[in-house]
Amino acid sequence: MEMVTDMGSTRLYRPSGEPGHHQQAQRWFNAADITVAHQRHLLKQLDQQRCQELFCDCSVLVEGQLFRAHRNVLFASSGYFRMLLSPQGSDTASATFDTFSPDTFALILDFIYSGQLDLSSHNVIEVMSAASYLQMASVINHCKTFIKSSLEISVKEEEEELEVERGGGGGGIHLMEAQGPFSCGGGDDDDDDDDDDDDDENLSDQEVDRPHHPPPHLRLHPQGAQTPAGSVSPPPALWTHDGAHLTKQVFLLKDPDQTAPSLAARADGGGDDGGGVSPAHAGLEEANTGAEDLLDPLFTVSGPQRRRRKRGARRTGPYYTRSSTNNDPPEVQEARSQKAEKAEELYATLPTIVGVIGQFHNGDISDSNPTMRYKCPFCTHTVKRKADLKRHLRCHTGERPYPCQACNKRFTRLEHLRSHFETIHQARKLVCKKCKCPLTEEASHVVCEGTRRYRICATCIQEEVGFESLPMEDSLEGLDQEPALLLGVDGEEEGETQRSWLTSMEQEEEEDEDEDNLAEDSGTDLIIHEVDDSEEEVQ
DNA sequence: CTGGGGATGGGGCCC
DNA sequence: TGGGCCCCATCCCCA
Repeated sequence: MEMVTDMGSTRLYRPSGEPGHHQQAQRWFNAADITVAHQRHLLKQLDQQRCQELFCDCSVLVEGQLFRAHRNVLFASSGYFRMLLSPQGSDTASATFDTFSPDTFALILDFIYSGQLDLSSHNVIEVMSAASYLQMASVINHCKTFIKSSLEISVKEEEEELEVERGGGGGGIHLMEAQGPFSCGGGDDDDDDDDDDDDDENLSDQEVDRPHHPPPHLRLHPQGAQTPAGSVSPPPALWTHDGAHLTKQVFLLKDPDQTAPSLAARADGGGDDGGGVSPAHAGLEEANTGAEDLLDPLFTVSGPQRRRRKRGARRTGPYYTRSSTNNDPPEVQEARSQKAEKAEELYATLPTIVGVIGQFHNGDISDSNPTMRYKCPFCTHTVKRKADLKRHLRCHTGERPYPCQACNKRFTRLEHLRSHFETIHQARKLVCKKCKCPLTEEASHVVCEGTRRYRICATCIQEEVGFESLPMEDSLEGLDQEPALLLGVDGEEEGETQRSWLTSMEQEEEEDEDEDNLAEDSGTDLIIHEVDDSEEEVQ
């Protein structure tokens, strides 16, 4: 037999010695079909062996329920088991999990032995969490695809509603579609997906024509817990931070009606009291990255067109562009705001899990325990205070409740907005932008450039630009400047518009400090008000 | 292409 | 509990 041609992933073969006549092409057969059939058969056989507990050399204990499986299969499917199960290990091995429910592990085991993942909106988060723990990028990406499709469906419905409301017109929707609903922000972000999506895409393709879903009765739901003799316990570092305390993870449901993990405390295999990730979980990075990549586009509120590349667990929030915020037509803004609402709605309706990781001494689970930490349900980050978790969650939800009224840039924190405003729009920095020399309020000139302001020393003004040509706040009178270069101050052109939104949040402080400065900066006081996305953008 | 600096984001923690 | 400060990491722009 020889390979005749290679058509992508489909290779055509013909028996050796056969003439290359076109009629013989019918006798060629598709090697891909054979491969798929063989894989299917092999997997089915393995699954049957698992159900009959034939050749099972590995026991997995999940919250007391015992699962029998084949070590080589687990080894091949999970990065976690690759770490746990060494080829040089004993003939039988076992692992114990309490970080996810037996049902969740049953789903994952079914996936391992069938390629089918029985996802629902109620279990997807926990399955993804478990897959992250087990370092199964393929499962994570299945969850990702599942949630993405769910979201896209709802977004399309929303767009159709918008279309109907607008009477069939409206280019804004198309603009939004061009961006992609909750898009990952372009090719840059797709990299993360591509890295490990290959298998999943193939899997998905196979699922399309795979008619056999393992019947429920083939599932293994062993009863009773037992720890087989000769079981191999994982290294202590896998289970506790310091090996001294049993670290547990409690999943608290925000909505008790949601189907989600039980409220029972679960011994955590990977938590620690610091970063929430044990050293042995370093290998989880890839899986976690996949999860975050999922969550980012899901909960993006501001319609990112440019996003910074994430590194590690940081920089996980969505990012804005000034142009998209300022220049989008009302239709787009409206659509975006509704999209944001939809994202928030989805965020709220997901089986949200607020994890609490703590070290419980003698089984004492109480909020007063000083070692209690709040775990982010979307990443491995843990914090001491609930408020800090709330703040942290903004980087996942994309919530940016503090818009800059001058440039519409949005911020997750008031302090960031203030810092931005003072730096960009108020020229609070007493440093010459040209020569970087330190300045004083009196010895510096504030230069306006659109809504931006900066200070410059008299020397630099005279040397580089010319004293008369700069739109300085303290020398605006009599200057024939373009309005765009002028910012409020005492001028009437833009001052009114500026004053329309710039009030005196810090006016008292200003008045106390320097009345002259107040006069100079009266057009750039910051009013801070937390706004809802939808409310702000519809305006 | 590279390094420096500014802008921004995020965590820890105090008040 | 929220606000605020400090610190550090990262990104981006520019020389």
